Amino acid sequence: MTRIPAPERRHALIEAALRVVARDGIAQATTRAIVAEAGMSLASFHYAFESRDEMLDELIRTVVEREQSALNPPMDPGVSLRDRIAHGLHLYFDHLRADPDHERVMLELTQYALRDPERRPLAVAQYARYRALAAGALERGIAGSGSRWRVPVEQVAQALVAMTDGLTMTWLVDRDDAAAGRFIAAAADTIAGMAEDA
Amino acid sequence: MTRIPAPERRHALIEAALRVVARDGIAQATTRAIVAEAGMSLASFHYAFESRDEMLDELIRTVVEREQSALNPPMDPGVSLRDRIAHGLHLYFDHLRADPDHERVMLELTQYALRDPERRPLAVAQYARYRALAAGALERGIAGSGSRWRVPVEQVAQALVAMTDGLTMTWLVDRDDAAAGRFIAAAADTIAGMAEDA
DNA sequence: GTCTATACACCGATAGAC
DNA sequence: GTCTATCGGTGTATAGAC
Repeated sequence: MTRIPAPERRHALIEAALRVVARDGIAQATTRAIVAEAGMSLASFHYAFESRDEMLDELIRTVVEREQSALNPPMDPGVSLRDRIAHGLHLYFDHLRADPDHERVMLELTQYALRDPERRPLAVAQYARYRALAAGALERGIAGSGSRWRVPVEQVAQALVAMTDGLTMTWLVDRDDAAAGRFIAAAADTIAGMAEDA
Repeated sequence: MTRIPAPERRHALIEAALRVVARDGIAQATTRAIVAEAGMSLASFHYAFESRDEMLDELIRTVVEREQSALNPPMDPGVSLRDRIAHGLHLYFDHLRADPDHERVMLELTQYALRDPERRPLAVAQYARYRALAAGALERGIAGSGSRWRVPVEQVAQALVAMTDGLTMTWLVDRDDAAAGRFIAAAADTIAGMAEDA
């Protein structure tokens, strides 16, 4: 049909693949399903990508780069650090509830990358990105609060990522909003406890 | 060859499937791979099981039933509740480090069950089992400590499961023992904070 | 560059001999 | 009951016309 440059085709296929993975899971994200979603022929896929594996690697890199912090704490000086953190976690939880598939997909991609030693670096990069986003939120949250972190913010971020992971997994299974709320309160206490008066 | 009763065959196939899943992931746990692992013919599979799906459901039920609590807190009266919890979490962490594949498989089975609405109850049952094991450990841990839970132990257990999930996920990705140790300390503080003097 | 058509491997499941 | 052989379907990837 129309002549489309390879980079655009790659992009369109990645977007289509992302929709298929979100809807049906990685296992169902076959080359056929993806080109059908993108409205292309099967041969176009292998013109744009060497293989399905190469496309999946690029898909993971894309979603990891695109990942935005969903926990943006308020910076109102009248709000305590603990409440800022709790608020940030509630924002993340709202995002999780609004789009559970997104986090389910991120978890599935992590696990997919984790299984193959050659792909492990993709999962590691994904979590490095999470830590960086969490560290940014924590630094914004503590600014002007009259406190400072007792340990490097990267370590606090590491704990925060583990907390959000636990929150995500358990809520995705049980869909227990009350339990999630209790866990957020406890997690906020714990994270805030890693700071001291400046 | 030899005549083997159906229940035994089912059991042997489940064990073989478990090995294949641990080694290669669910996607690679094909009927052919499983019977090869079990040293049977392909037809034997469908004599023992209606379908691959039925076998996977039974496999999940089996591993969930088999799941044992890896966090057994010490009951020495000289140890504080907080330290009992920390010790229990360290025991779990030792188990995780000794056999990472086991927890990776449990995570993969959870996610597999989570994707299909018909299989969701299997994931829910899995986490109910985790909660029950955690609640048992928490009740043993608090006995004779001079404290009592401020909220129902089931709620404490729910938070503990989320904490161990976060610990598991982040450690499986980063393999950062120091970060895990810090997280265990913080988690123990948080959980112990859910108790009060009796 | 883009398509249709197809090669080839492997999947779950079953038929039918023994 | 247990096997070998095979069916029908789907997967990734490619050949070759246009």
